[in-house]
Amino acid sequence: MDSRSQYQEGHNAREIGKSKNRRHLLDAAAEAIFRHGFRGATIAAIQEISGLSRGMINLHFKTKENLLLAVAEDLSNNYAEHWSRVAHAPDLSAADRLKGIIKVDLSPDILNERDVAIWFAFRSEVCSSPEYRRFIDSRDASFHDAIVGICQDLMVEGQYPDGDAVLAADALIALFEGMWTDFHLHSKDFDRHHAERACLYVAKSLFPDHF
Amino acid sequence: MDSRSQYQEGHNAREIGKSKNRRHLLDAAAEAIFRHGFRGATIAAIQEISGLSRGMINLHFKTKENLLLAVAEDLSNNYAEHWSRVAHAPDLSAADRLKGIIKVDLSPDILNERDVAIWFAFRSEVCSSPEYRRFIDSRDASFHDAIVGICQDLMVEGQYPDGDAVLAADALIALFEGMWTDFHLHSKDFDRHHAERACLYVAKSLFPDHF
DNA sequence: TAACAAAATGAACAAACGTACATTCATTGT
DNA sequence: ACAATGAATGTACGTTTGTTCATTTTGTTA
Repeated sequence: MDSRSQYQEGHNAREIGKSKNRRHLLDAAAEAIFRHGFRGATIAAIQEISGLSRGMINLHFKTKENLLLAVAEDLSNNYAEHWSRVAHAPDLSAADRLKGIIKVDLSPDILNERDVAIWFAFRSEVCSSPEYRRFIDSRDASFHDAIVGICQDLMVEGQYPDGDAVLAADALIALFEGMWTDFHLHSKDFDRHHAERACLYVAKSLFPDHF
Repeated sequence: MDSRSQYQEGHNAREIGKSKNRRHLLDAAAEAIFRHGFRGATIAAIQEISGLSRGMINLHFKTKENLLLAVAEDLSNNYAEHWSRVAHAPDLSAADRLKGIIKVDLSPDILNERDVAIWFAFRSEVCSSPEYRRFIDSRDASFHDAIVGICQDLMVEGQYPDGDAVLAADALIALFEGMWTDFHLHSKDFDRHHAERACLYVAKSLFPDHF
C-alpha cells in the first residue's frame, strides 16, 4: 500500500466509508477545539460532536494527539493552497497579487471563528509541543519569500528611492497577522472591509505609485 | 478588611509570608503554562515548579481556574502599566509617543518568550472561556483610543491630505500585534531591532513628515 | 510561656482522562 | 451462499485530574 491510498478515498464502499469517517473525525475535533478549547477537546467531546464511537479515534489516528496534529495539518494545507494560488498567479501584476493575498487573508474561507481559534490553539502550545511547529506557521518561509518577491517587483516597477523590500514584507506580514488576532479577539465587531481598507492604506503608503 | 489589604503585603511576618507565597504561585503557574502549555499547567506541574504544597493553590485562589485568571490579570496589568506610561507622557511629542510605544512593545520586559506564550495561551481559549476576555485583550479600547489620538495629533501637525487616523491606528495596532506573533513563533530568529525598523518604516510611510 | 489563630501540608476522594481490546457488524471475494 | 477480512463498537482499565479536609506547623497575642 503506498502512502497516498492510505488516506485517499478508496474504490469500494468500505474504503469510501472509512475515509468519510476520518474526515468526520477531523471536523469534529476541529469543532471541539473551537467550542471547548484545547483543554476541552477530549475524546468524550469529540465523540459527542461526531456521533461516532469512542474507539474510532484510535482506529483512524492511533492516538488523540495524532488526530490533533492531523487537524493542524489540514488547516495548514488549506491556507497554503489558498494563498499560493493567488501569489503565484502568472497573469497578475505584483500589485494585484498583493491585493489578492489581502483578500484571501480576510475572506471567510480563511478568516472564520473556528479556523482562527484553531490556529491560536496550536500556536499557543508551540513552545511546549514542538511537533506542532511545522503546521501552525501560516507565515512560513515560503509565504515570506512570496511577499518579499512581490515587494521587490513593486520596488523595481515604481519609484521608491528609500524602499526596502524585506522591511516592507516583514511589516505587511505582521500587519496581516495582526488582523487575524483582531478578528480572533473581536470577531463580533470585526469589519472585513474596514480591515481590507486598513491593509490597502498601508500598501498605498508603502507603494504610492501602485495603490 | 478592605479589598486592598487582602493581597497587599501585610505588616507582620505572617502576612508577608502569605503574600510571598501567593506571588510564588503566580510565577510558578506562569512558568507551567510556558513550559507545559495550557493543558499541561496542572496542579502537579505548578506544585513541582513552585516547590510549595498541593493544597496551597486552593488556600490562596480557591480553585486552579482562579489562579490562572490571576496570572492573566497580572500580565494584563503589567502591559497596561508599561504602554500607558509612555502613551500619556505629557512632555513627549506625538511622534515620540508612538516611537515609545513601539520600543515598549518590543522590549524584553514585554516581549519575552514566557509572557508571549501566556498571552497566546489565554487568547486561544477566549472563545470557549469568555471570562478570560477582559484580561487578554492587550489592544483593548483604551489602547486603541491612545493610538488613534496619537495618529490624529500627527495628522494635524503634518500635511497628510489623504490621511485617515482611524485606519492608520488600526493598521499600526495590527502591525504591533503581528510582531508579537512573529516573535512567538520564531523567537530564536527574531531580531528586535529589525522589527523596530520595520515598524518605523511603516510609521515613516504613513507620516513621512514626522519619521 | 501558654493559649490561640491562621497558614501550610499532603493523604484521600470522586470524577474524568486516553487507550486497549474483545466483541459485533458490514463488506468483500470466491 | 459463505468464509474471510477489516471496520466499528463500547466496556474495562490504569492514570491523572482538581478539590476537600483533618492534621501539623508557624506566628501572634495576652
